[in-house]
Amino acid sequence: MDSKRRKPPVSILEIARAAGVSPATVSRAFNRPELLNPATRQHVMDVAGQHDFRPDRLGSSLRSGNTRTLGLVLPTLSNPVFADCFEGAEARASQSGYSVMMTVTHYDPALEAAAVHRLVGHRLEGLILTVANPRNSTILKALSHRGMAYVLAYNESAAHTCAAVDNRAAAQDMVAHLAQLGHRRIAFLSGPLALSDRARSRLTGARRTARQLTLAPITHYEMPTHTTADKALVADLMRTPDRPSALFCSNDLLAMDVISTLKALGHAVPEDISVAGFDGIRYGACMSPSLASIEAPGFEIGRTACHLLLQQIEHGGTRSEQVPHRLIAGASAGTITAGPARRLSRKTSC
Amino acid sequence: MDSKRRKPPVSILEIARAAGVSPATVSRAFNRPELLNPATRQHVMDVAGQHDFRPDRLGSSLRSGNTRTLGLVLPTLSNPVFADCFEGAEARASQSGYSVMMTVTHYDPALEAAAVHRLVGHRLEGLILTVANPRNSTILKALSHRGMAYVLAYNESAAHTCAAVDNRAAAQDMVAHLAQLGHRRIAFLSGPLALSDRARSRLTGARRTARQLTLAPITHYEMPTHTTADKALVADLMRTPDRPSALFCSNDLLAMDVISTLKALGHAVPEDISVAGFDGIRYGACMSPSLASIEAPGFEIGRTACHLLLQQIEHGGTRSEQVPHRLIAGASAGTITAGPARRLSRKTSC
DNA sequence: CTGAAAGCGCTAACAG
DNA sequence: CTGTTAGCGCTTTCAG
Repeated sequence: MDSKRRKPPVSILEIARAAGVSPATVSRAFNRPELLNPATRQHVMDVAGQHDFRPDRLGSSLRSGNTRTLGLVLPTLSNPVFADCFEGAEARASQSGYSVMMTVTHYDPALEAAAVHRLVGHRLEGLILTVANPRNSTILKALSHRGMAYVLAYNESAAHTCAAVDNRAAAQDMVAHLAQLGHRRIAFLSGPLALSDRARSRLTGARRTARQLTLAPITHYEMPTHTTADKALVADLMRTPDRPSALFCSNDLLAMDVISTLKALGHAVPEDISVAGFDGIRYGACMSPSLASIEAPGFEIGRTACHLLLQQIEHGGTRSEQVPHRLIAGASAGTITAGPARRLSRKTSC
Repeated sequence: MDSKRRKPPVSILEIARAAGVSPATVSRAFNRPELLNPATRQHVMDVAGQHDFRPDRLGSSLRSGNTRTLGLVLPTLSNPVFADCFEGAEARASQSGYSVMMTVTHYDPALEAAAVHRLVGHRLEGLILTVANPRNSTILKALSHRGMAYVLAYNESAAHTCAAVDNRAAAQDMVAHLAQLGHRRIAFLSGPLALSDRARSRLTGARRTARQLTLAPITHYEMPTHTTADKALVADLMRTPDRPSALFCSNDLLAMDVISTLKALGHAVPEDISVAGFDGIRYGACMSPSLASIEAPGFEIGRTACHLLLQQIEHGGTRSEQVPHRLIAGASAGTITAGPARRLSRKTSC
């Protein structure tokens, strides 16, 4: 039911002819209206309107050198935290007239590289990315070698511009919280550390805090994937003699799956064991028990990353910015002594 | 810490010069390698590799007319169903070498129009969109007038190419399920119908089924927004003399908020009243009670929409495709007589 | 199989 | 304030 097949696109020359002016004048009517006699400008715009003409960014980009397009490279949108990140970035981008091209990498460094190359081919003006590991990243090296502006989101690195929460401090807050609930044996669960510097930082922060508070050293359990629990590993963990009384998971999706796995194994949360996550996704509030977590505000991180990127593009600064996190004391982390924790507040009720 | 500022981008001419061939040959090495003497091709590719050269899509697009870019216009990524839709579409797009530009509209027709105009300026080859209302949509009219390929995702319309579930049939399945549980008074809750043809179709299907099964006529409660419950409205509803025993919500996010609101008002779900959603988001399984819903597979819808779009671009067909839905019998919809429903299966355990 | 030449749609210099 | 000219980087006839 396509009424017209391949409409002949109207170009700036036809508008110029129809309006009886030069193509440059038409261009100026759209891009530097202040340079034109108001009457001329109005006339050109009228003619353009009649022809439903809007300047083609392709020609414009090629000639002027700016595509008004940003790239966004994220691990996955299945994790709400990254979906929020997109929304934040896009909100800021569109505010400055930029469009955004997005792609996901599923935490795969090979896909990361391919994705970046594909996007860069479109001559983006800048890139926001969350990479597996910013240290020695060949992608980032290639980008800065090409002089391409970029900002990391979620990743923390002194060597690059980034917008992120302080993962170590956040993990510290969670461990301190667990300690306050009476926990002295805490385990840290995550996906492959090599594929997530966030998980690594959180583990570091957690371990340091455990030392400072003279808790038992934190053991680390590495799952094969970032967001699903390995049932055998969890079962093993629960069988160890001095088993932990609290499991700190490197993200909420993993925490949710860990809780589900524990239940399937016949353990009650938080009565038998406490579980905490990281990210503060809104669905955590709807679970029962509600999920204890650290809120790492995705929208804010995306917005900030985009803001820093645009600043860098327009004014050339390369300042990083830290986004504040917040402890969410959910019911999945209970006191070590008694059963379910006292009712604890969450932002979203559910 | 930017090592190089504005790197002079290497162009096809420099590669041609360096390789001692014409620019046309370099172009062919990348785009029609089969036309070249293997030795020539290899030599060109070697030189290109040394210079880290990749053809600029901008020049290429302008000359050849194809940008290898698709647009995706969705209401919001906060709803996981749309996040999945992106993933499905992008997976299919990248498989054919296409990049995707995405933007969200927050269910606002004005933003929809602006978003489409901005994207179209980039000369996308096609567009996947979920609009408020495909009937009399000026945007869709403009697109087809321009001869721009597009496919609707989630929207159902005989007048346009679309990839969607059969919303009426799906609503029918849910109402039949509720009837089977003993419910005879069902209410339908949604956001503004004018801003969602899906909600409208679901209501239509629900009403028709209620008639067919000789249930009480379905009353409709319209909330001010799509995904949050209006507390006063819910309270009113619960005070009506012949109040419904089941609430069918037009999407899962709304259902979750309705359940939360009911709990806040002191009503137990499903003991006092049953609640069902629509979309089948994975978090529904993690709630307690687990959320009864209709699975409308976002990834599949996105993938299908993109597939149809690429077909249309490459071969010119305009076939629509229906994506199968599936009833999820969650615990939030219980039998009318007894308390909590018997244990019901869900795909994802949580 | 390869090269020369033209031009996609637009805008930046430079004149006037 | 407006027009003329040139050319962004690439691909595509058309010749050889």
